[in-house]
Amino acid sequence: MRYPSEHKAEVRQRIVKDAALRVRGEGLTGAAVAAVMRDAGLTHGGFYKHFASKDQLLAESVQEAFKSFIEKLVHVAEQSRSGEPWKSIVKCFLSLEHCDDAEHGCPVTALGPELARTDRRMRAQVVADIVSYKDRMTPFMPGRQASDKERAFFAIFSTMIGALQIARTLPDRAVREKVLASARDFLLASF
Amino acid sequence: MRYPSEHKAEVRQRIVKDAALRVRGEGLTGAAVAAVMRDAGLTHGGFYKHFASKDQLLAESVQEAFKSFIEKLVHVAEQSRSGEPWKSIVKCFLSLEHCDDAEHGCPVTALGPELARTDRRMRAQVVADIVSYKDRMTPFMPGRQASDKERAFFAIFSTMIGALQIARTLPDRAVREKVLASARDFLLASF
DNA sequence: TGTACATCAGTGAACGCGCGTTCACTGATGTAC
DNA sequence: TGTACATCAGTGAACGCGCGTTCACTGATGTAC
Repeated sequence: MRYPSEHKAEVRQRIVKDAALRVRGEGLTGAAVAAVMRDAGLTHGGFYKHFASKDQLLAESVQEAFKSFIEKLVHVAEQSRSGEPWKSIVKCFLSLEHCDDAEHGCPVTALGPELARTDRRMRAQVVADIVSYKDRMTPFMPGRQASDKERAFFAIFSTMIGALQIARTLPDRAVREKVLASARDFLLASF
Repeated sequence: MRYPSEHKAEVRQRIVKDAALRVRGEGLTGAAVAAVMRDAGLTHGGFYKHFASKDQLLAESVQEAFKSFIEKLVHVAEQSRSGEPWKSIVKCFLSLEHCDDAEHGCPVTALGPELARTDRRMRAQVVADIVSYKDRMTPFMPGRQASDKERAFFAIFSTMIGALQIARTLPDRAVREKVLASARDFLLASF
């Protein structure tokens, strides 16, 4: 069957977005070709009409995860009216909603050590994604000089990523909230 | 061939320790039965003379990773002469050596999100391991009351875990050290 | 205007590979007689 | 003391399964004549 000219690009984009969810929800091995294609309403055979390899999909889906989550945080920061946008970022990042919705959340939190173990090719891209994460967030960070803001970025995001990972491992809402609150109170009181 | 009576227990222990290294170095999927048995100088066929399943080995190896790393940090804290053992823990945790040696390092840092995705059985044990981690570290944390120390534990370890994961993803020594130093300076100045 | 052919996104069977798991077998040593 | 048998950690071939990848095929539409 012949499809309209933008059809292929749209399907490809849908596959990447589905994979970006799966990768965060279930880890890098969770985005199996057959599963992702099923998500997109297709069969696995057609996969190689869109991608040269599974690795290519993996790379693009991680990139997509960074892109969409960065945009979400930028939006949160820009909507902030307090004059301290970093506080809005902290509250959003350390919310129970983010804790319970890894699929749409921060890819570093969802994949952390798995990203560190990827091969050289993939890592180069991940490093670029992290740099872009940092560059987009730094303007919203507390501090006077750019170097202060950069240090604040690393300190604040390290704390948030670690806290969210611990919270996600723990079983019930109350304990999760305690961990998130510890990190939140700590950060909001520290700058 | 017949072996001395302690032989089997010793071999079993060696397998668990090898797996505890592999799991932290390569992730939960990295401790493949054949690979771990090869590490222990055996062939894969004998595995089930020691373990009921791969999952059992996985659970025991994660537990072993927690146990040995907790002991290492307790040792560091007890050797500390500053009267502020938490500072020794922070410096040790955020060192380049720990960054470059995930195999012998903190299992939460090495496995973070993978632990959060394990099934109920495994998670129950991981939660117990994390609680034991917290209970063993809390006495060394800054703060007057027990509740202060517990909050400090969550704040400090969240920051360290996140920072180390980010550092491990980045390519060269200088950038890694920058991230580690940001977190170290931040923590040491915050309590 | 109608017909034959080319195009190409998508299908589904098939293949190879790695991995967890099983199983018949080995062979050194302990035990029963 | 010597012989036959039981024990059991370890071996290595084999099996099933999931997964990435390949490939011959489909069939609707665009294009050439």
